[in-house]
Amino acid sequence: MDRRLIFLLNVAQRRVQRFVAAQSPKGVTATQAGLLFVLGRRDGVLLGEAGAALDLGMPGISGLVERTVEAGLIAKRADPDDGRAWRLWLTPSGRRALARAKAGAAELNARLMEGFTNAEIDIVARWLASVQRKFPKGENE
Amino acid sequence: MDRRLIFLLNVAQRRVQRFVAAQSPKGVTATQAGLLFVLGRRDGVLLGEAGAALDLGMPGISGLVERTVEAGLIAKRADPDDGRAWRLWLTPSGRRALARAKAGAAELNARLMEGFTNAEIDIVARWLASVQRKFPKGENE
DNA sequence: ACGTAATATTTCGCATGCGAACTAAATTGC
DNA sequence: GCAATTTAGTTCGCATGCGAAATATTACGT
Repeated sequence: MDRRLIFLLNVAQRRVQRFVAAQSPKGVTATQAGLLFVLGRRDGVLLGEAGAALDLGMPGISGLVERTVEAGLIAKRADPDDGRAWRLWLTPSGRRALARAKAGAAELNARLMEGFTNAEIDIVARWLASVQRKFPKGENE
Repeated sequence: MDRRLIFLLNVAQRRVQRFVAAQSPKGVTATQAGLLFVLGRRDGVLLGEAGAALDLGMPGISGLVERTVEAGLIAKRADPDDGRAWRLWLTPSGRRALARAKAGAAELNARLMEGFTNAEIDIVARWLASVQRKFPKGENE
């Protein structure tokens, strides 16, 4: 069938997601870990900036933040200069979770590259990036 | 070049999904189209078989079937030989939707391959398949 | 200054899909 | 023949994430 790449992409993503969900200990989901990574690189980002870094729209990041705050991993505080905006900060618990997530992500990434040469992985990464380029964020319809 | 494959994979999949959702106005979602493809190849499959073909668990296929029946694209009839089982059949409307979906999928797939040689696409497909192999279905936890 | 436009975020309804627990029917073991 | 098990599906609660519409606040043009 010619829908092979579409389907392969879909399944591959779900398999990884499912694996991470099963592996991750206490409530730190894959998506939440992604948010922690963003804050690890730049603590105190705006909610919307974090969303952009994760390629999420506002509804997506809004919900993710809510659940991650609920899990005690981050704090959401009003921006002192902009009454509309919120800034996100790692909690001590979130910082510990981030350290764990870093190790897990490195391991998982290594496993995803297993059996492929660097040149091949470059092609794969280039292809995945090309998908993003071909289907840009705001340009549907 | 970004080589965080986990993230690249996640974003690429969501971008395609989002694009398909925006393009198909007639209520035929990408996942439903996948189900139509399965029935196009083998009409009257068991519900569970369709799920396996789409790499979905029972709850996933159960919900998908419910929505697709609701959309009038398929019919779900009891198996005459097994009181537990259900078989799925394309409706006339579903058959028309399938024809449209086939064209759309071919076009989308071509677009996904644009800018890459056959050899490179082979590597990508091989990698995506390897992800499935590395994270098998029942073997989490 | 003041109305209007842009920006940041929320809320709602929906589709997707998972794991766990459940029901019901078929198969197996003894 | 019938209890125990396996198999096919469903249901529930949850996480994820989208588009559309609403809210609130800041910025801008005149």
